[in-house]
Formats: sequence, C-alpha cells, structure tokens
Amino acid sequence: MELTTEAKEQLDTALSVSGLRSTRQREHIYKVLLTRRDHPSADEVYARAKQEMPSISLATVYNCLDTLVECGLVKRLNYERESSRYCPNDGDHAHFMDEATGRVYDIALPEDFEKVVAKVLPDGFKANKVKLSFTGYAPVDLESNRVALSAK
Amino acid sequence: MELTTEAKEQLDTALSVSGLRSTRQREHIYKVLLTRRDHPSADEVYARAKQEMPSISLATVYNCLDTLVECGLVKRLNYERESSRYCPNDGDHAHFMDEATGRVYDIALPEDFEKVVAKVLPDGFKANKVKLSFTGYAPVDLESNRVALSAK
DNA sequence: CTAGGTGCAAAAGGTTTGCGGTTAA
DNA sequence: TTAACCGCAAACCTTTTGCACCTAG
Repeated sequence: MELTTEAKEQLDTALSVSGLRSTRQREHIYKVLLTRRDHPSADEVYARAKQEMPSISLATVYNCLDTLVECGLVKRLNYERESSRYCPNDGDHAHFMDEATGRVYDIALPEDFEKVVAKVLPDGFKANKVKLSFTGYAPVDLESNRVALSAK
Repeated sequence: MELTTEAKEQLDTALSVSGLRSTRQREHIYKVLLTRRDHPSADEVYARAKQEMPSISLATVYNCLDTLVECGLVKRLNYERESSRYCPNDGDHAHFMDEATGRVYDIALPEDFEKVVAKVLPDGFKANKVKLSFTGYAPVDLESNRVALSAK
C-alpha cells in the first residue's frame, strides 16, 4: 500500500495517459513488483499480492500485469516456453537467466547500444522493440538481489 | 522425403552424436523446415508434414522438433506468449517480427557481434546462449521469402 | 532382440474470458 | 451515475504425458 509518491505519480499518469483508471489492485501489483526487484511469474506475483490483499484474484493479477505492460511501466519477459515473468521497466536493459538457479538478472546496456544494434538491421527495417537476452551461468557469490549492473 | 544428401548427413551425424536414432519422422520434419525458409509453429509444421506423411501425429511433431532443437539443427523462437516457432539453425542470426504481418525474418549478425555483446556482461557472467530479437516494421516490398541478410 | 520412437487420447498448465456485482471518476 | 474494473469459475489452447504398439540398429 505504501508506494513512494513518486512511483504513485508515475503510475497514475501512465494509466491516465492511456485512459485507464487507477485502482487499488493495480497500485498493489505495481508495488509488489517494485518491492523485491526480481522477476516473478504471474503466479508468484499472485502469491505475494495476496499477503496484503487476500481477496485479489489470479485473473485480476493477470489483468493488472497486462495493463502495466501496456502502459510501459512493466516489462514482460519470456524464456522459451516457461511462464512469463515480470519486472518494473527502468529503462532499457537486457536479461540474463542463470541456468543453475533459474534466477534472472538485469543487465545494464551502454547508451550506444541501440545504435550498435541498429547497424545490424538491413535497410527498410524499423525496430520498435529490441530484446537481448542471455542464458548461462551467473557468479555464485552474487548478493541475493537481482539487479546486476556494471556494464563494462 | 528428398533431403539433400548433405542435409541428411548433417541430420544423421547430429542425431548419432547425441545417441539418437534417425527415423522417417525426424527426417521428414527436418525436410519440412528446410523446404520453406519461414518460421512455422508446431501446428503449421504438423499441417505441412501431414501432406506427405498423413499418419504422423502432432505429438510426434512436437517430439521431433524438440529433438532437432536439442541436436542444434533447429532453433525454437518465442515471441511473447505466442506459440513457439521453428527454423533451421544456419549459424547465429537474430529475428525480426513484422508487427503488420506476423512474419519473422532472419537477420544476419556480423562476426564480431558476440564480442560486442560480451562487453555488456558484468564480470563473472558466462553466457551460453545469446538471443537478439526485434519487433517492428519490415519493408513492404520484400520478396515473400524470409531470409533477409545484408547486415550493413 | 530391445531400447528408443511413434501414435493416440487424455491431462496438464498457463492464460483468457464471460458474467454478475463493485467502484473510481 | 456509469463505464471501467474486479472476483469467480469455466473455457481455451498449446504443449506434455502415459501407454501399447512398432522399428532402427
């Protein structure tokens, strides 16, 4: 329930820009995603959301997540056929899935990344979205939180 | 049924390397993917496969595709929550999905791409797989086949 | 000969939908 | 006030699985 006022404003404006309402459920789901910066599945979001809002339904969690993705506040990521995972959208970043643990880490991208990548596209192709994702092994001694940055 | 002998050898060796058998069905599925170089779903592969092999089952198509992916002969790609699509694996390439048509194009990658991308990873991360995918608009006048190359 | 593969049909599992009741603006 | 949203349960759809039969090596 205690989103920072900053986050709440971001949410409210993003919703109203899209002609959507701010609701307790949407706010709560957004807060859940901001609280632990990992990459939970809809089911996991549901479990966490119910702790403070026991009456929320799984369908509503899906709906809220979809809404937040549409507003651009949240990213949905898919690894192979696994169920979708969600994270707050803090600007462009890539994802790295550790094969050993299943954890997903955020990987910061250099500012020029978009340009580097644009060179790859043949003439006439216009990309709206670029997704870069890795699978492999993460350092074992990484502190349990997820947001690995330090692009070198 | 008429895989080039080259393709058949590739298939047989890839399978036997993994301790797997060469079967009529696996060969046929591989041929189906090589014939039209697009990116069909399992269902579409099933439809095409049945034309020459009416007795094949959908489960077998899934099994064969999984097997070919494990052998490294085929790539499976996933866009959002859509059903998986498959294409022959001709070395590293990215994918571009045209939002207007749903078609997927192969995008060639420069040789140094792996190195460019490795710089993005923080110390200690070891990537086994890198996936790069785009969503956007492809040139409308593109000949109907899919393999767009010409990385510039 | 026999381990591995196939075909069928049923089950699983994640996600979506329809509907009656609720709520934000 | 009322269109948008929520909760519930059922439906959906892609993918997987169990099992009896078949076949490549």
